[in-house]
Amino acid sequence: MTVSITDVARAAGVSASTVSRALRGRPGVSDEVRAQIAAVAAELGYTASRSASSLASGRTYTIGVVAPYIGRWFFGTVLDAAEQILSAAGYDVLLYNLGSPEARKRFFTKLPVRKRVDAVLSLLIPDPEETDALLSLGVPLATTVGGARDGFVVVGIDDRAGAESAVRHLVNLGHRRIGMISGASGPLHWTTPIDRRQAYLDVLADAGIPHDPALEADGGYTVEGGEQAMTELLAGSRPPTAVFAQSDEMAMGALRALRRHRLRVPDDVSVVGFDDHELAEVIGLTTVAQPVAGQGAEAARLLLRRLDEPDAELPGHVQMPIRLVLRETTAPPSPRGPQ
Amino acid sequence: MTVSITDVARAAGVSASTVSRALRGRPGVSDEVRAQIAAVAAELGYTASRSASSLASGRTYTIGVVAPYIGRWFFGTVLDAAEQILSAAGYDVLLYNLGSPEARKRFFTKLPVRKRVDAVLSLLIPDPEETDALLSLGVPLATTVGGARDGFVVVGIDDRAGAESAVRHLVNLGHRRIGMISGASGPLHWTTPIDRRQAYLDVLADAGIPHDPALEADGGYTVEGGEQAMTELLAGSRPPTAVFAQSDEMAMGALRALRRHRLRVPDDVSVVGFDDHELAEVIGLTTVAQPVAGQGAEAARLLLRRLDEPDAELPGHVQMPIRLVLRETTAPPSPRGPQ
DNA sequence: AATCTGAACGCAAACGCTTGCGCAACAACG
DNA sequence: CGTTGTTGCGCAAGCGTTTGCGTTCAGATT
Repeated sequence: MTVSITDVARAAGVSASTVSRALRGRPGVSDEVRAQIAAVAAELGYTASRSASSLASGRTYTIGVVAPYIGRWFFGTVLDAAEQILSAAGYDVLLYNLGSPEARKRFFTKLPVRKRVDAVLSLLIPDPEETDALLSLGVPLATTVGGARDGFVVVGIDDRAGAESAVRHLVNLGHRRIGMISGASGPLHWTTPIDRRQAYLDVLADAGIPHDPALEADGGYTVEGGEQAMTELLAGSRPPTAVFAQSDEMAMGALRALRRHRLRVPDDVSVVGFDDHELAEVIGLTTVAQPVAGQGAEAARLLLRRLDEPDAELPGHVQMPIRLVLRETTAPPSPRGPQ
Repeated sequence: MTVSITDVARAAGVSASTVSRALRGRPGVSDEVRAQIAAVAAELGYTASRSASSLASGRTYTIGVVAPYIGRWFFGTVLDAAEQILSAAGYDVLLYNLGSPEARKRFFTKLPVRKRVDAVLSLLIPDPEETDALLSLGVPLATTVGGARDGFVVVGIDDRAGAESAVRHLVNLGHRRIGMISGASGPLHWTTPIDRRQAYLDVLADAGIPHDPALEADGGYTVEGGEQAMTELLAGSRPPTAVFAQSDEMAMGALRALRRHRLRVPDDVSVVGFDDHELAEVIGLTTVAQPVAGQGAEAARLLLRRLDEPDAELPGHVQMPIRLVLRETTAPPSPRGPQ
């Protein structure tokens, strides 16, 4: 059988309570006894049962992370970084992958994290009901996606500023027919596509360029969607000479579509993305870099602080820096235009 | 406060044991009482405390997944698929990200999964000591990487056959100077690079092509490594006309190096990868496809079966199908050769 | 010398569930 | 009508910790 705390207590000639206090660094144990107990515990290979300890103490030392598709680069990277911080602090990570509607529904109705986690990091945008469910857990909450929400500490970026720098870059290069591939069909309450679009409109207006709805297409934040969207844009009567894709994945899809149409990048069409995907550099994609791993780490750190000192005043909203990374997919428009 | 099983019992006018049996579908409860209890539980929003239930029953309904870098596509995809299967079966997933040596050491010495999980899925190659640590947990183990190991159910692919098909494809196209970018510097006990290299040697021998050590380079299974390796190969006196990269990520690095050298793919140099990375299609990379998500799902399923019927005879080793996917990075050698 | 003080430790009661066992009540049997 | 099974349910003993409180005892204080 596995060794329990009473085994250690017996072997060390003390009571179980003393073992518990000694091993967790609680006061009320003399240094020599503490050392003795530590030695015995190590020799016996004792590890406290988490179930028992969290049942007794109410603390679980576990943090739940809910995410859509962890397979996608963005979420995987955030998760990766968050996990490192959390596990270094002695917390375990319970992962819930809510890609499918069924999984999502199951999670929010059964709420398996109830009484199982000390905090939750959400990488998805909960609708109002789901938000209530999370709040009902009564534990600290954090998110790295979407805008401010009550009860959550959210770490994110300035989507407006990021999109502005991307579009302005195209304008400065001399482009005037600038298309956008967005992700309008995402979940509600997700402000990112809206903010980025607004920045796009603002920059155009600022440059005195009239807005042409035919230059907007929905790419659904996927590679395939980006490819379709670009194809749509190219089918128009006056296709764009430059495109701002709201994510690198959509930008990659756009690049693929352009290649299929035998258009050269950036000679015929410029493309700028958003995210700085790990492969953006490989492809040479000009993009707006955001610290994805940094956001996961920061969110994790904020949760930990909140657990350590529950009533400390913490910022409810943290903005991480962004920057435009110039690579090889943007250039001044060709004098002849595309086609 | 949160509602406990006794609250439900009181509200339903029965004992706690009956509630427990009713809610978990155990026999010994009449249908009407069971329905009554279910209704009351639903109304009160009751969810059993996992800590308490696993303390009492010994079952945790939790499965540990250990992985290096979940940020990388391969691991993220396997994890994603495995999580879906497991959570659909009512299991939670505890994630351990063991990318850094410290995290890895911490995990295997403290072994935080002890008494916390019913099974472990390992996406990394444990060394002998680590293997012992895992075995000492006394729970079913599975892995999707590396070759057969005692005590593990391993689901994988036929690395030899996969690499053979890739190299043979290049030979059939007429190439005779075929390079390889491998990952020799990986962890010990990892047979994949060895198997794939052996296949490379076999096919060359079979085709009567002498082996030239100058055509092999180490890419460490990363994009950057692949780029460096390709650069090395191009620096040789007689560079290859085709390259087999042991992973798509290395192949992408190689493509980048080739672009930097102003060499065209596939006109000047052909490249074939391994994995069928999600972006391989976007890039048009010819590669050996393996069912990555499929392997994660299959491993999860096998673990579940083992938990359901502990002494059923299960296959210790499952081979998943592979296939060569022809895209746009391979072609017959140019009559003039590269440079 | 009598009293007071901490520090160090043990006792025992939770924490919320599971499960073996016992005990009714009732049906079916000879 | 007594006996033997079944079925449905409650009792109570755990599961392995944590923690408030009580006890002991050495040393400091009157």
